[in-house]
This record gives sequence, C-alpha cells and structure tokens, in this order.
Amino acid sequence: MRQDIHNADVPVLCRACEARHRGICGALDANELLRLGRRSSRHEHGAGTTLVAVGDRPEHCSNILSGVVKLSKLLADGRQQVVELQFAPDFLGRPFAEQSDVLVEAATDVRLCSFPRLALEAMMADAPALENRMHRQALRQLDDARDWMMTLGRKNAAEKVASFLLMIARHVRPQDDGYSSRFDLPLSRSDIADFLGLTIETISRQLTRLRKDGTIGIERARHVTVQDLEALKRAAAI
Amino acid sequence: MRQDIHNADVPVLCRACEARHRGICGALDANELLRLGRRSSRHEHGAGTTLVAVGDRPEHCSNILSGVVKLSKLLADGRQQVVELQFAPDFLGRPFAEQSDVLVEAATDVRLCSFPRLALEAMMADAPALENRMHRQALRQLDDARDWMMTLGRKNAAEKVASFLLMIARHVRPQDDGYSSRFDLPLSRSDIADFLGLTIETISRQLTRLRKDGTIGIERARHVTVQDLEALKRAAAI
DNA sequence: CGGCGTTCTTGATGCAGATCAAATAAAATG
DNA sequence: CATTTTATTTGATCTGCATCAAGAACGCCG
Repeated sequence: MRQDIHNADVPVLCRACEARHRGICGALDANELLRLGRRSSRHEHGAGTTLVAVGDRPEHCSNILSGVVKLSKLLADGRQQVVELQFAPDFLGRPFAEQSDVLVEAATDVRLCSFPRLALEAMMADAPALENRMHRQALRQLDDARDWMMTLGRKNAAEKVASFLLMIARHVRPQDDGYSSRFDLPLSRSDIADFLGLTIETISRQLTRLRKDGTIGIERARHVTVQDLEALKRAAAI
Repeated sequence: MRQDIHNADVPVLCRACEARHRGICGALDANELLRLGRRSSRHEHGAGTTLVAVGDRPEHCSNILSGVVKLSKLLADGRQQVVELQFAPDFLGRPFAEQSDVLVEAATDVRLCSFPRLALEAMMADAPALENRMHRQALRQLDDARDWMMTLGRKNAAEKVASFLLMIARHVRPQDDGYSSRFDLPLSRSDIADFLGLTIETISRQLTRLRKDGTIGIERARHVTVQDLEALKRAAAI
C-alpha cells in the first residue's frame, strides 16, 4: 500500500475501497458507507488510458487510490490545455453533469474505487454530510484553479516551471515541510507543456537551467531531486 | 429594476432582496427564506470599492443584485490576474473559508443583498437544498474557471480579446440568442489586460483590429456593438 | 546485447506581444 | 467652459518564447 493513501487526517475506514484515505468516505456513517460500498468497484488503468472523453456521460465518480489523473480541454485545431491534475487520495468526478466537458486521462498508472454517479447523487440528497464533503472539495478545487490561472496568465516560463515542480513536490509523497525532495515527474514534457501553456522545448530548457543552477537535479529525464527548496520557491515567484 | 435580475428561470420571490432572481434564495422554502431574510442587509458600492481584501475574514456572502464584481490575485511584485468576474444575479462569497485568498472589488457600481457567512453556513447544515444550490454554483464556477484556463494558456491575443467580448455579451443583458449585441464594457482596458494576461496596449490594438474588420463597433471606448457575431465567435476559436 | 521507435535536449532563427514613448480622447474638477 | 487629470490609442523597438531542425538519450523488444 502506498504512502500517499496513508495520510495524517484519516477519518474512517472505507470498506468499499478497503483502504484508509481522506476521500469522500470519511463523510459517511457506518450504514451509509455500507450502502455506498455495496455499489463500489475497483479499477486499475495503465498510464495514458482515457477514463472519460469529452461529451461522454460520466457514469462513475471515484476515489483515487493511487496515481495521477489529468483533466484537459481541447480546441478544434488540436491545441490542448491541462486544466487540473488530481492525485491520490483526491475524489475524481463531476456530479450533476450529464456530459463531461473535459477529457479525463490516467497520467500514470492509477487505481480507482468507483461509485455509480447516480447512486452518489441520490446518496447526497439523503446524507447532508456527504454533500458537504463534496461541496468543500469543489471549493478547494476552485481555489486551486484560480491559483493556476495566476500562473498561466502572469508568470514567465521560468516561474511556471518552478511553480509546477513545487506543485508536484507538494502532492507526491509530501514530507514534513510539505514538499518532497525526491520524486518522479508523473507527466511527460509534452503534458507539462500543455499544463503550463508552453512548448516542450521551453520546458526542457528551463529544467536544464534549474539543474545547472544547482536548484534541482534530474536523472533519466523523469527523476527529480530538489537540492535548494528556497531557491525553487524564489524562482516560482511564490 | 434592471433586466439582468429579471431572468427567465425565476424560482421564488426572495423577501430578503425584495427582488426576483436566481440567486441562492430560490433553494429555500418560505420559512427558511424568512429566517435568512431576517439576517439580510442591502448594500451599494461604487465602482472600484474593495469588498474583501486578501487575508480578510469574509463576514458576508451576497446575492449580486446588479453590477459586476471582480475577483483577483496579486503577486508580490504587483502583477495581477483577474480570476473571475461575477455578474448579477450570481452569488458572491466563499463559504467555509476563514480568510479570503482573493481580492474582491466592485468592477462597476454594485448592489448586493448580503447575509452573514456564519448564518448561511449554519443554515446550509439545516437546509440540504441550500447546500445543494451552493454546491452546484461552485461546480459551475469551476467549469468556467477551467474554460478560462484554456483561454489563458493556449489562445493568442486576438482570440483572448474575442473570447472576452463574447463572455461579456453573454452576461450583460443577454438576448434570445444568448448574446447581447450592444453593451458597455464593465472593465477598463487595464482590468481587461489583467483578466487576459496581456497588456493594455495589446487590448487596445486588438479591439481596434476588430473594429476595422467590421466585427464590432466601439464608441467612447466603453460602448460596444457586435456587428458580426459569427465572425466574433470564429475569432475566439470557440 | 543491439536495433529501433520515442522522448528529450540543444541550437538557430523568427515573430507575437511586451516595452518604451508620445499623441489623442475622455472624464473630472473648479 | 477652461483646465487638469486620467484613460485610451498609436507608433517604434525590443525580447521571450515559439518554431524549425538536428542530435542525444532512453525504453522496448527480439
């Protein structure tokens, strides 16, 4: 079992997922959990799998047990923008939407514990604590989206790349100070570019610059060590 | 009374606001409405007024009765990004947050019907329909934020400005086809630049280009007429 | 281990939008 | 209405990132 689903604020054992996490199940009492758990199913998907296409009717909402999920938007001419990354133990899915307006893909291998969306919506009507939990998560996602809008709209390439590294370090195996000092990038250069509104060449050049600075180390393209966290924070323009 | 608060989907008369609108009050039954209405207060603010500063404890949530509210984020060096515009009859405020992480300002003169945030949070616990209403609004805001991330990250200046005009036309006095053909820009060139991640000079040049194209007309800098809606949509890259 | 497709890096060049600078238009003030 | 102030437009120039073009490193599979 991975460290990222063994988090500090563990509210309750989710029988459906058979794992402790801070997903939605923490909002439920034992009976509700049992009822929802009866409808749950486990799934594993390899990196790159499409989970929900644009226009699809989303049938499930899921606790992410491990891995990283990428939400993106497409323009008719092929331009792409990654609009959110979701990490274990986030909750994945958009209740109350009859069709998805984002493309949902597994960025890495992922394990999910899924519930039928309609069952979840029905249950929210009965269990106010569940709706409150989902509501708070939506508000947190909105806060994060706004933070990222600042990054997209007003930061330069160097600041964007540094901000991205900090974001990953905060979400993948975080340590005491809230940031990992060693991690694997869950995204290709191309995905990073689509997340930051840049090109792969610019991503590569900025990573090289940070490496030559001594701010980070990079091995085999994907493995990053943060050598100077304060410098990285300064580079991100906070 | 303004047309924008007389909308088609009018659920209920809100006694607190003394106005029909599709704000949160539509989720309440008569008793709840009365209870919340007793705690409400009306406010008017001139354009440019700061409603909530970053770090402030937000005391109120409000139905916007008229006008436009601007939410923005600041970097230490003064760079600014507008992260959302809210129009009547949207609901303004971030429940469950002890301090604001955005700067909330009146972009135009605004009239608000405000409720104490804590009263509203307490009431959400009692009235599931109210929490559901707020939850759905948060999800809609998240969808909009993601749309705008695509605009910020992947569109060029011409597309950004066209997208902005369409967004305003959809929200200010919308007509049958969902877009106004005549409206006043609720934002200065400087605010538009901070919304689009551009400079005022670029905004001005792109507006001039659209005017010379015959796509739009501009009088006295702020008043816009949409002369060719289809061309404007094409210019926005949808 | 070696060949091969894929991903990543590095270099050279071009251009969209920023920046700097000034003119003009509009709004505010008395 | 004249005067000042502020907002917007327009022009000239500069620059950061995109684009185009090779190479280098890596992962995969026989």
